[in-house]
Amino acid sequence: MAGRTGLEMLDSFLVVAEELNFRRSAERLGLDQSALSRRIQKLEALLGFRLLERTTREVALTQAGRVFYQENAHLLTRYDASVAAARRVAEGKSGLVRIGYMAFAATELMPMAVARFRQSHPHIETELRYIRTQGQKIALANDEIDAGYMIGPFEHSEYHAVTLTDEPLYAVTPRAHPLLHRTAITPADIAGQDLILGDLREWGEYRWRLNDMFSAEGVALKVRVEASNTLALIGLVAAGLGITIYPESLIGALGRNVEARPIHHPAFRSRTVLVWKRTNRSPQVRAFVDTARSLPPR
Amino acid sequence: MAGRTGLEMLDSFLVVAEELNFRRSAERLGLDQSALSRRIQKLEALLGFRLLERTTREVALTQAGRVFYQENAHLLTRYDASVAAARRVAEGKSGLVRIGYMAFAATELMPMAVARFRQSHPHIETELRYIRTQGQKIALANDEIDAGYMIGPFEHSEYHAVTLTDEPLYAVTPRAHPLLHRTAITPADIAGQDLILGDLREWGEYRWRLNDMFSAEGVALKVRVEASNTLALIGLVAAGLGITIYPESLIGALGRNVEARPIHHPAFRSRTVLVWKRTNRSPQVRAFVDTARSLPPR
DNA sequence: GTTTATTGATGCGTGGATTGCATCATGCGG
DNA sequence: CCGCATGATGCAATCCACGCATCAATAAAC
Repeated sequence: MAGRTGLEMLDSFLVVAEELNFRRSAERLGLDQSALSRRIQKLEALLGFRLLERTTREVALTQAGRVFYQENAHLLTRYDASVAAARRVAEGKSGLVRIGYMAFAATELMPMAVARFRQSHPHIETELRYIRTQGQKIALANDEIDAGYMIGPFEHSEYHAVTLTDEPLYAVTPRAHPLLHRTAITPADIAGQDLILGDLREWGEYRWRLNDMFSAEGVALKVRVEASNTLALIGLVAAGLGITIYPESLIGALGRNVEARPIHHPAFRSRTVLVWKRTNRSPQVRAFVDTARSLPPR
Repeated sequence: MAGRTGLEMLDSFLVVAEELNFRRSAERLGLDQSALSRRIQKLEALLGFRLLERTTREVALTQAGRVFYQENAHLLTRYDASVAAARRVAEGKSGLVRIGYMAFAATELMPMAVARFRQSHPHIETELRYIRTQGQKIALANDEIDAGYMIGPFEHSEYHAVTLTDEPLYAVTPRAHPLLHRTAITPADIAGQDLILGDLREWGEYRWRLNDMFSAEGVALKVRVEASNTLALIGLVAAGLGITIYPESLIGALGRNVEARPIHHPAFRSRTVLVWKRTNRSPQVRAFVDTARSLPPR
């Protein structure tokens, strides 16, 4: 066991305490009898009390030696076990991946990746934390999560980022809404509509992105209601108070009280990127990222 | 803490894992930053995987490093505790004294010594084992007991032995026995009496001694009954089946159904000696022996 | 943008520590 | 009384861990 270097003195004593014979112990330890003799002497000098009574014919433990042996007999075993555990982690055979995700990844992207990952890497634990895009950046910086699903694009020299989806936005309306009659919805069509959006606290990044897109098209948003809860928001739409805008991957999860139509415009899309620190070279994270990016696009 | 020499590498890593800064850690460890840097490098090389991610501005634990730290964080604490425990034993401030005793020491000698010893050395445990004289010699040789009360005399170059008592033997009779009328009992008076003695297995050494004493006086013993139990033996005496012979210290514990008279003869005495190995230099044993021999003679 | 300070890593020379070999003193078994 | 085993020790060679000085990289200060 090469890994226990630094613990030779203790190891030596434990061996001698078992063998009660310096020569045999020295052989077992792979060194000269004299060296072993001096190691024990040094250990005793260091401790300040004798561990062994030696005569030329016999070696016996002192009472203190007995206590010292009993207390530390399993220390090396425990240490070796800790080395083995750490090595498994280092080799990616076990460990923990902490994943942050925001709402748009919650329905398909993250669950599918996690499901497949847990199947292909059953020894690696996954920890999921719902955090919005901005929070994930902080969490990543603080090493509170290992990887995060966030709204893209994201570029930073200290981070890796892969784009997992680039999906169209949909207008979500009550059933039988006038917009549904159009063959194609454009950003301009939204201009006249009452909007129901999440508030800034809840939507954060997404809300800013929407503002940017529409103002780039010269469209002013008419926000009728703000909600801080997704279910409530959908309920408000279904009740006819207005329409909202969601990316494609959420549409399937909306229920039957609302309808949805894609907005045809190259800029009106939402990217989801998976981000992790460049310095985080752990094979667990690498494996998770590989799994996540290899999922078939919808 | 000087006692943890030999564990510097582990200690160093634990400190760095807490400080996440080599210079501060080096200062805390009392060595140069470069030395610390190399220690960690060596530890990593030894383990075969990295424990820390370093940039010139920042140090972070790898996942394996986190595991390694958690597993070993308390290792040094435990080790230090074991050193302290062993040191207490080495200094005689705690520990265990295992004491063997035979019947003649069971009534006064051993209990008084143990009582006083436990009072004066409350941190030292005492373990009592009833073993007859011959068995104690074996137990001492095998380090199964630390000291033994046995029938003396005892002389051996590898052992210390102190004589604690040299007491007269008593003839123990039923109440109103003819012997009680004599002013002084001699060995010859026993000759005509029916005797009740312990069997060889139970009395062992004592039985041989009695045989020796009487045959030296030319007296043949007339053993009427053998018993293997002290209470039964006294019962048999009380019932009038014969008399027995006990040393003085047992007389007080005999009860009211029997009487006792000393045998007046210089050879008819019983010594009790306390014996321990010369190689056993533990301060606990030394302290117990000192207590035992300093008790006031009865 | 330039400077300054701080980070961890590294080249190097020194001194103490550790090693193996040979040998010693001691005690057991024949 | 003589081997044979034990653990301890003298000694020389070697190793290796240390501190000093310095480097490259980078963050902070101006």
